Amino acid sequence: MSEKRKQIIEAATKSFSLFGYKATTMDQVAKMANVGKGTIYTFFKSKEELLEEIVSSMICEIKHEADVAIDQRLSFKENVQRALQRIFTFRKEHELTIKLLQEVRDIGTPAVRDVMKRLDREMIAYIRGKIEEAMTKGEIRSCDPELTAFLMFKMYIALNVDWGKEHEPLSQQKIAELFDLYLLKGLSR
Amino acid sequence: MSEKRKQIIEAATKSFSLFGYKATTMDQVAKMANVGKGTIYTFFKSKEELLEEIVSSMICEIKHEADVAIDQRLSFKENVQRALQRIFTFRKEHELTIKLLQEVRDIGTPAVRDVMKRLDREMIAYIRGKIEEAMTKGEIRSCDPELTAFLMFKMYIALNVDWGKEHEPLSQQKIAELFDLYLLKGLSR
DNA sequence: AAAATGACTAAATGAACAAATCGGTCAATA
DNA sequence: TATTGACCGATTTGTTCATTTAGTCATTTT
Repeated sequence: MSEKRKQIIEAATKSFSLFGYKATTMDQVAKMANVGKGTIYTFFKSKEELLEEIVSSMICEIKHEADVAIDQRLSFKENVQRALQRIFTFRKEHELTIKLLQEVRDIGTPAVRDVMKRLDREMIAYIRGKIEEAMTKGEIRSCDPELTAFLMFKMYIALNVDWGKEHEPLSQQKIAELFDLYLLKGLSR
Repeated sequence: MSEKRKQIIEAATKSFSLFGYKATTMDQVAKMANVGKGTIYTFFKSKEELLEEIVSSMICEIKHEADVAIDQRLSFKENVQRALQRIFTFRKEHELTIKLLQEVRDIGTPAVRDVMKRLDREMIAYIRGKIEEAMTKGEIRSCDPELTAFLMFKMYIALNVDWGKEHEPLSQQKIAELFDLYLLKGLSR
């Protein structure tokens, strides 16, 4: 990949993380990347596409981290938990996701809202894949994989994000226990 | 209770339902209630308190409807489902809740946001009560009642509201099945 | 010739100001 | 005593206009 392209992505990522999408100007990105503004438009057709590409590679990164956390020798239950934990740890610790989620909450920038929705959808699709695998292997009883993945994801948001808004946040240990107690018990054979 | 007070509450409820909280003026309420504006302030110290009182009685109404749906001869599982179903049917069908939830989404009026948060908290508290009852009776295994009620509520929102945003909405029948399969299995003895 | 650039444009944003509206009060009224 | 609506300060809304910004393209650099 072109060196300039890399510089642009790096600069934009830094600026989006620091100031958010709306507050980042293309002039700013050009200056940080040490390129002319026109150059950006030879690689990306708009500011929005620049964001989309950055989030796309972030999605790949998250999936990769989740994949690494999975150990084929462990059970489906163990692995789905490990994957979800990685996904949500990423969300909570990466500057870019933190800033973008904040921007959706506070300003509701449509481009950012859309891209974060896609992130959620892709995470659910990822989990669905793991569920389908486990179903094929007969590790779990038959179920609607999309619906199950959706519920797992929503439950993780509830435990990781929503609960903490009005109570003492839960430890990862506790979240794992609860997830197992409430959701996975229903799937076991 | 004073006749005028009733008229005011009735008028405000109608106007909030029709136009939302923000778009309702106190002059409007006074006119609809056939009272002078000053009269409103002999019963309610502010517009916000008027909303709060209306929502408070709505909360009572919802709890009552849920109570009516409960049948002591049935199991905890049956009853908690019936109660939750009533709570969410109310949310989906009552003009006032529809309008206020819409207003929070679209405008984010702080007073409305606060009052709807309280509604959620009170519904969770209600469910917690039922869980504590069932635990005392030994109908379900021991668990953190607040956390369990919170998860039940979040799961019902996920199934009733969130799923429908990107998929074909689920029937009440299907929701009941899923709730049983995923959440209640973990609580049974 | 191909790649890179930054001055340029049209559209969007927001600062600043005026006008209208609204929540809440209280002296007058019934 | 209970009720009222004219009134007030604060907030919101509408408007104008200068600035900023995303995106283009003629020119320059390599």
